Amino acid sequence: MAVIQREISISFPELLKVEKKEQKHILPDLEDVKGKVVMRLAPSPSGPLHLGHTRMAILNDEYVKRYGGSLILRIEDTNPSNIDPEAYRMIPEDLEMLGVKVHNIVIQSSRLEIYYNEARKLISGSHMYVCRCDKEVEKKYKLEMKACPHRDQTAEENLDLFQKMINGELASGAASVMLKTSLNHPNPSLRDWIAFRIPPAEHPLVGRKYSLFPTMNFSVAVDDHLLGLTHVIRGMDQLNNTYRQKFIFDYNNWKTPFYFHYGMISYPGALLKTSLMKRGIKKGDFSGWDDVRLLTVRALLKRGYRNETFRKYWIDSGLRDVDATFSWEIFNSINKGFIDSGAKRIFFVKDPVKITIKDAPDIASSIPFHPSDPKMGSRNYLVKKGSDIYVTTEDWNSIPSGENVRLKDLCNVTKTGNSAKYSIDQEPMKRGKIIHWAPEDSSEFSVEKPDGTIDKGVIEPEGTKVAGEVQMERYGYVNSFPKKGMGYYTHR
RNA sequence: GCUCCGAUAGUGUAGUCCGGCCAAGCAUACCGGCCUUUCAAGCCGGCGACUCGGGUCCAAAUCCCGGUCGGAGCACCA
Repeated sequence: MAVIQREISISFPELLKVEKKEQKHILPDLEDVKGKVVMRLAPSPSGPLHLGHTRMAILNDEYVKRYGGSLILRIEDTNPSNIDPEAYRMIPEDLEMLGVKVHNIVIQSSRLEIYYNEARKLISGSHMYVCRCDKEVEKKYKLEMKACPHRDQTAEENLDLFQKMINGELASGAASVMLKTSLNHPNPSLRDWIAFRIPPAEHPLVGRKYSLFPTMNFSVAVDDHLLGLTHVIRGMDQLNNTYRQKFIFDYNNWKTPFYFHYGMISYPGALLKTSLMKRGIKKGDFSGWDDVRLLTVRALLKRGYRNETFRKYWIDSGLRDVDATFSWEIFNSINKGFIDSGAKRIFFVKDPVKITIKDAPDIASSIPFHPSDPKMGSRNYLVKKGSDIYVTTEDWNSIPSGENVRLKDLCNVTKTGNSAKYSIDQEPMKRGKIIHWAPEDSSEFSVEKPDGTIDKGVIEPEGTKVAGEVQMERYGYVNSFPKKGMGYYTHR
């Protein structure tokens, strides 16, 4: 059989081609699509977007692009204690850099009157009541499946108290608005949940004008309806919230959007808590939101990840309800696929050691910028007789004295003690070690790595003219900023 | 503890709804080879998986029950 195949491939190579079908991952169709879709991204403005957010952003964007319709960025800022005013600016920036097309931006703190009105309707319909119990007492009632004394207040009493809350006549914690569900619901977190409360902190956008804020479950339900959401895809962690929000849809006879909850992704060892990143920045552990040790979108892009990489990674991962682990291995490999063909090859000599090549003539060296793309040209050097070159300490120390080694695209040398001797034999070495080098007039260069360390060394002169994503040969891919004499390590 | 999800190779996934074409596809990693003056890319080949136990059925990764393991949530965060 093998013989026959070989014969076929010689005479009819195209016959064998058919067998291999490249399988590309495609997101499953959304259920219940009638015409265009309306979907949303709903981050809270506690900081810029990070790796964990990119999934929801890209998945929603993909579906809106597939079916047509609109993608709403809804900034969920109903908890004044957890807001970074800068986030209102950073989040749209991040989305744009990711290639996510947002059609409409909605800020919840500008819609408080809308929530109040919807609340009045539900209070009038006896679906909500103002509770003045202490937090702990209230909790106890629920665990015991009992009604608190305020649950039976009349709608008029509740409306009156609600207005007092709006007017700022009640202090934080003095009262809250509860949505009636079912006191004996088996899932305790679905029993009468909080719809409004008076937070202790002042809201950075609306300031003193408002002191009563809905909880996310209330504002999300109202907005999902009012904004005409057709499909909501979000993490499994939101499942209980979906059940909670369902009560509001039911009381109002609203049609619910189509929900899908995807499995949770775990990011082993990753710092993805915005609050912790923020604390680190404040303390000075990180230089800012784009510190390369952080996994924010801006830091990752600065390191040299392409926005296409995020997209392909999340599409490949699919939309499933299973939990999964984020794989840097795959993520980096995808990114390499995007950057390699355009990345010029550059010699970066880390921890350089200067050596003289004894007995060498003037040597002209021409090195292609890309081994498989001659159109990218080459860099040319003349290493004059008697001048020095740099190689990495690691390479140099790994070569035993007396050993021949190839300086890539320059010449063969023999290590003799602490110096190198121009080899008699300059034929291409098939088996030997090939190392990279940099000429004497190279510049200092350093590479910042995501683990916080910095590799210092020298970069070949032509390397100082190439900005952006390059491949430092035998080192790794680097997003280079030669004017600053440094770059950020992307990955191997 | 309670409520709710889930379980395919080292990793990420396809297939599971509507049982047979799945002695399980793809990617990545790894191993071997080709190419190559990079330990890159590319090409070829290889390794490697249906959580366990029972049931239904001519037939189960796919349906049912149970165990185990893992995950999410648990009430004024979103």
